[in-house]
Amino acid sequence: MNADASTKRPGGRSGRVRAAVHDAAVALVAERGADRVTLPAVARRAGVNSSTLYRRWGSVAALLADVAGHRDDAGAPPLAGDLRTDLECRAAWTLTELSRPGGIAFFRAEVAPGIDERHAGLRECLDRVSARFRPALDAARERGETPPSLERVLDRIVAPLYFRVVFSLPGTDDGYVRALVAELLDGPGGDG
Amino acid sequence: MNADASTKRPGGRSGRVRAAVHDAAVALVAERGADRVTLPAVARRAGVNSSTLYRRWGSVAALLADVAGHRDDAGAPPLAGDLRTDLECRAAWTLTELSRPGGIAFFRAEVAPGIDERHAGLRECLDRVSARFRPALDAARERGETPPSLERVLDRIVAPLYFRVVFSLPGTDDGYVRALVAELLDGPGGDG
DNA sequence: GCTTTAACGCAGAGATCTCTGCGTTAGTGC
DNA sequence: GCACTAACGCAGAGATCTCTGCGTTAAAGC
Repeated sequence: MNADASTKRPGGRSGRVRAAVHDAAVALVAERGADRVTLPAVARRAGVNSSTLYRRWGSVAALLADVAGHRDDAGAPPLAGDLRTDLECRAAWTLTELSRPGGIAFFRAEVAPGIDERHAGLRECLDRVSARFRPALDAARERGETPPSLERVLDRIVAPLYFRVVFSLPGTDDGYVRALVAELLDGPGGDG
Repeated sequence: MNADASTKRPGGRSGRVRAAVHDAAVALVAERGADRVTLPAVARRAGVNSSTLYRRWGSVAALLADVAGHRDDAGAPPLAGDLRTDLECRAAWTLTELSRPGGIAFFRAEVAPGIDERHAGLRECLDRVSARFRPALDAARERGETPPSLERVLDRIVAPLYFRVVFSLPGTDDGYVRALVAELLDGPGGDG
């Protein structure tokens, strides 16, 4: 149940093993669903002994949570300097990440109870998604604007995106993203 | 993988077994999480042979989906005749159902891929949650009002509720529900 | 009440997972 | 290079799951 897996000896073999395991986990989740994934299956796919997985991660849920936590947000789009554009860009990016094969599965895994007493994963996942939007809001505030609160962005943009991806609702695309942002910005206005 | 389980012989023993199994599944999911639930465990709790569960449901996911599908929406609050009140009432009711022990777990199970080719469960779950709000909107329309569209209700009320319950965000209570409804109704107005 | 048969219980084989001890490999620091 | 040791691979025991044949029970229809 130690999902750190990167503290003591991050380089060389350990790193290769972790990368192989992560890749295998992503592939298996994508092709058979998170329910049908087991640690021995991931180990076989990764060319690694299953005892390693039991020792380093302990459970499928912990492994998937670790994978989700390390999915690099490296592709963060740069700030354009315009709140509407920035929000649209980040929302579209969130939608893309979420729509990737297994994207929702990893979201579920990280959010699932039973890991770290039910709250660490939640907190981390929420922090990461929040971190995507906070810079855009901060930048707007520094320009003297009064952007909507982060909580409002979560309610009005992120939540609908997650909901619609989970339910595979059609029409959840960039145009819909722009509509969400427009409705938020052009509505009664960000009062908080 | 037949999640109907109620077509041929619904009365008597079969019905008792199904009820016992459903109760056991709910209890186990609530106390140890959906991940740690297995068919033999449910069978033991229900006082039923596990072969019955394998034959009738085939997998934990299918069983949980069946349970979710049969969670009676019998406690539907009556329509008050006022759109705001009706939406608040139904949103609060949705929040209550979702906050029940294992509520989110059953939502996840029903939404999980791998059952019925990935879409029947989704469709049914979405239909059920939609059915909660549609009567209120229809009633308002019959009174000559122009209520928001169902899609908008999903985006603005249901999605945030699910999102916040999943992430255990504090302050997700009746007051928050009223705020969501107020922001929807008192905003730029229901144009669709 | 009798027949039919769907659904259940029992038992067990086989596969798979879960976990641990022990020796080996290879990254880290000197 | 060399010592140290974290991390890995191997092997296997034990538990658990998964599934199937077969006989039994009891609901459904007459």
